[in-house]
Amino acid sequence: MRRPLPLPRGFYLRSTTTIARALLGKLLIHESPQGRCGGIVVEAEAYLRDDPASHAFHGKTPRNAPMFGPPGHAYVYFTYGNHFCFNAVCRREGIAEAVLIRAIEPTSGIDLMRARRRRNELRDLCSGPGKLCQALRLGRDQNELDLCGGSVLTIYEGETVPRKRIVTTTRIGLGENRAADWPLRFYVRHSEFTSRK
DNA sequence: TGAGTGATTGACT
DNA sequence: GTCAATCACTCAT
Repeated sequence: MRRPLPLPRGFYLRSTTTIARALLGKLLIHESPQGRCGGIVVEAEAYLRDDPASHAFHGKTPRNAPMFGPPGHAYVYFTYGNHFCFNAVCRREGIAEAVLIRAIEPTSGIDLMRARRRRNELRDLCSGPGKLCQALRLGRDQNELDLCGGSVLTIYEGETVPRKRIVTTTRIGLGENRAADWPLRFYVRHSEFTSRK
């Protein structure tokens, strides 16, 4: 089988909700020092300009600066004092939008991810934004990496999930007054590997 | 300068 | 169901 190509920069220049849906079925791979690991994106959320739930809503800070940077790069942030979350930056430089990858179906480096997670069940490896960062070992060092083939962290072309197999819901973990009712979460229907049933 | 909150998870009751 | 982990940021002193 031909090795898939990285998604081109232009993939990340469309509307961020379109990108969030289009990322389902694509392949996220980290060529870490310990080995290659990753899998198929099965759950994602869009974060937009003028979105009260976005880190960028209150303006640029050192932490959220990657969101304002060029498209097709990683934004990895630290949250709740002990977890990282991975985003793909969208839109042209200066427009702070991104897609949070919430879950992937593990396909590569499964034993490595089992060791990092200290879990054996495939469904427990990457079924949440913090979990997949632990499994792939994504952290500060991977922040701002180029996802289009220029670094160890890459999103490759893969399946295009038909719209009928994509479920749209509200985003997870947002408090009140935080655009909690915006339908910007997307996941693959019937996937075993999403963060919630 | 300090209290409050958060795009979370896992251990525990 | 509850709660601790304990960082980056916002907002109110």
